[in-house]
Amino acid sequence: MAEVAAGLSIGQVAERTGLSVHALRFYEQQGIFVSPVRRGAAGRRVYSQDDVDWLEVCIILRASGMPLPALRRYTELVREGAGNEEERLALMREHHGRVTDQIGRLAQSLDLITFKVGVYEDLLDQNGQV
Amino acid sequence: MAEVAAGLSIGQVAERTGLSVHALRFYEQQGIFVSPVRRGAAGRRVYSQDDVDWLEVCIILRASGMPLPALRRYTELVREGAGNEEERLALMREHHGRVTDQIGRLAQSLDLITFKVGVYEDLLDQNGQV
DNA sequence: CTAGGAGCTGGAGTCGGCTCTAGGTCAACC
DNA sequence: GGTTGACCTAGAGCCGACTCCAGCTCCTAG
Repeated sequence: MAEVAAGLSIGQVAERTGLSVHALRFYEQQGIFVSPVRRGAAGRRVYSQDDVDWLEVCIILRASGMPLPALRRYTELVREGAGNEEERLALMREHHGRVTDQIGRLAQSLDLITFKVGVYEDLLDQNGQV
Repeated sequence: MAEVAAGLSIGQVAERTGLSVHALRFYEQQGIFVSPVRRGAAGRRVYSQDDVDWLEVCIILRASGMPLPALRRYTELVREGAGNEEERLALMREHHGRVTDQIGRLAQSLDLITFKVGVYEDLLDQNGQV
């Protein structure tokens, strides 16, 4: 607990989140942190648990295909604080729609793929039985 | 009907498939056609209905995230003809697994996104009622 | 006191999948 | 006979999202 309270190094955050240290610096440069990352001795980044929690949200949004500019915009809105919930909602709704569509498209593609797998399985079964 | 029997130009195929003429030439160069695309007067590409049918399969595989090298490999297998169904099956099964995983991951992400949308909706509802 | 390891910066490089450009051929219309 | 417009080739360029590199600073351990 004391270890976390003291803040995390970039390496520790990389380990915890699965992001590379490169990606963490890149995200920071891209404005993907709600509050500026603190700096410790010799200018080293010191991450708080909040930073890590936020990164975990970001990772999920990225994993679902949200582009960095949208993620940056969302971060800005959160940074600005209460009062812009309409825009946050709009942004999330749009992303929700995109993800839903994408799942639909993948499910449709999966039908063809499943069908093809079946075709080859049948074909090989028949040959096996001859 | 006669119009189709005569073969299609690259522009017509682009229109029918939604791929760009650039993409069609690129796919050809990448070996994504089972049989070489025929050429007509002045070296112009002439596509058969089979070509278009194959492209439609390719489009679905690409839409589900199959990388071009895998698609090329699959094309090669089909080009070689009967006898390599095990490898085709393996390839399709692998892709099936990837797509299933991807749908799973997206569905999980969608949970968070749906939750966030709910949070903002509630927040705005409350404000509206005050 | 030096060697290693983690971190820093700015900027270049990579990769996948197209997309576009330059410069040309050809057929058809006015 | 001049202008479209669709097509051709080879190759350059682009975009997103990292990833890596050079050259530096620190701290710690042997």
